Amino acid sequence: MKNSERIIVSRRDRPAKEPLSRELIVKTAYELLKEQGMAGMSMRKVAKALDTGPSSLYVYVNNLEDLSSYVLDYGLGELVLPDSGKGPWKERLFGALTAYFLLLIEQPGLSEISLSTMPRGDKYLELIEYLLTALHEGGAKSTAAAWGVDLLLLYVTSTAFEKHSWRKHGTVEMPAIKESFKKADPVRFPFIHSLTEELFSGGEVVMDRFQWGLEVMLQGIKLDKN
Amino acid sequence: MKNSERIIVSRRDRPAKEPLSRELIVKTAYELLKEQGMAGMSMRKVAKALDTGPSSLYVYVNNLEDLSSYVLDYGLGELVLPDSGKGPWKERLFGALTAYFLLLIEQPGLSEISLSTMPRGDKYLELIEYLLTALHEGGAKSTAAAWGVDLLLLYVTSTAFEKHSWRKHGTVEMPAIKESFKKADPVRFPFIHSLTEELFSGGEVVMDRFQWGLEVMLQGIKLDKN
DNA sequence: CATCCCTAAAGAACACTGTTCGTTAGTAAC
DNA sequence: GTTACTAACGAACAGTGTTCTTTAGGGATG
Repeated sequence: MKNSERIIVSRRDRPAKEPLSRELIVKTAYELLKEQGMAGMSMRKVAKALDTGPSSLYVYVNNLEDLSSYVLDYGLGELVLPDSGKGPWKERLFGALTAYFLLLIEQPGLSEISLSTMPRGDKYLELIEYLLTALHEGGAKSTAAAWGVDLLLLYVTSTAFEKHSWRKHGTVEMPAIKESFKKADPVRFPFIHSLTEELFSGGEVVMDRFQWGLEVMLQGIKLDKN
Repeated sequence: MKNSERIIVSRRDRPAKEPLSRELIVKTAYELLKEQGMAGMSMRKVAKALDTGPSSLYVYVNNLEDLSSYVLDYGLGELVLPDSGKGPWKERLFGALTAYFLLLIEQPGLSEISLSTMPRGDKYLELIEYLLTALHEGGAKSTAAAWGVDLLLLYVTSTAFEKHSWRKHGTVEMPAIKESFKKADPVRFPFIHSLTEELFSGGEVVMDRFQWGLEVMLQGIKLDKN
């Protein structure tokens, strides 16, 4: 019998410690994720935070990946989408994607999870529905809208992850890489040599470049004839 | 003093075992990566494959991430770009990106690395220069070309990673997720309900959907006026 | 009320992981 | 022949996810 199909209720509801539950575990995990990033959200650390052993968690959660996916759902709860039905469709589309992006940036652990796990919660469905609606209003139909939403979400997710990953192992290397681009042989790599500045620009004003990407994809999606 | 700035030559070049070197370590690691994926490329397993202890590797490599980045460079060596200067620019652009995509799909461990590490080798510079050239021929200029290349590469990398990540924890869940989409409340989620098929289509004929994405981005980039 | 059973919780162990530290031993230069 | 250097090694540290076994609390039964 699978965990997910059974309602588990702790019978011990008075003994000093708050009884375990998936809700409580997920909440605790998310707290740790916010404070210490992905490294802080290990089974053992979550268990310790709940003053118990790691094996106890496996009653409510199948494994770490399973827990991660619940945490992602939980984190998505903090996502607030612009009022649907109000304002131009494009503003709503951008607003939703930007809100999602900012959430992933704020809690960088989430970007890590979202890349390897598909959220299974209602909130994610809401987001997709919201985007589909906006795209539909914008004139995209069937396949273009569906694939377009996937494309846009992949863009948001991976951009957030990339940003996080660069931040992680130091802003130290960034200038070094840029330097190596600048020093690239102008004969073999003329474009790289002259476009180094552009390749690395937009790092300060993150949103500019992010929105440029959205704009690019949107135009492409809208032009699609499917 | 840093490892990377010093040429290390093993003095012991006759004793039964082939002397260690960064080259040899990277080659062995890549072999393991091909056979067993990312899980097979741990410091300890690479060391064991070389019949030595893990600490020995740290003479030639600063840490696992460092090794990973070398492995990525090494793997990129197998990338063959279409003859430059021949054929229409768009075909060359698509050819290069598709070749890169297929390489990442073939050796899925590489996609994992490429998302969190920026390759520092010449081969990567070649790829970027190649793409910049093609885009330039296609009419994109300065910022659009530079940012466009980044966008296209991010797309290739993250798509490959996503595909790999879905394959990893089973094709088991995929139909289940699709089912949950189909069963979504038609009142709250009308678009999801009617577009489920489209959202999950293109999974069999991977290349169709992949190329659709390229096309979308390309149109958007070309339309950009910068 | 006392017994039985189910199962959440806990403990301990397994098989790993990356990385660091102190030591050894082989080679090249003096 | 001695000294200096350093690649290679062994062992240990501090962690990881997961599983298996045991314990003990509470609901249902007799």
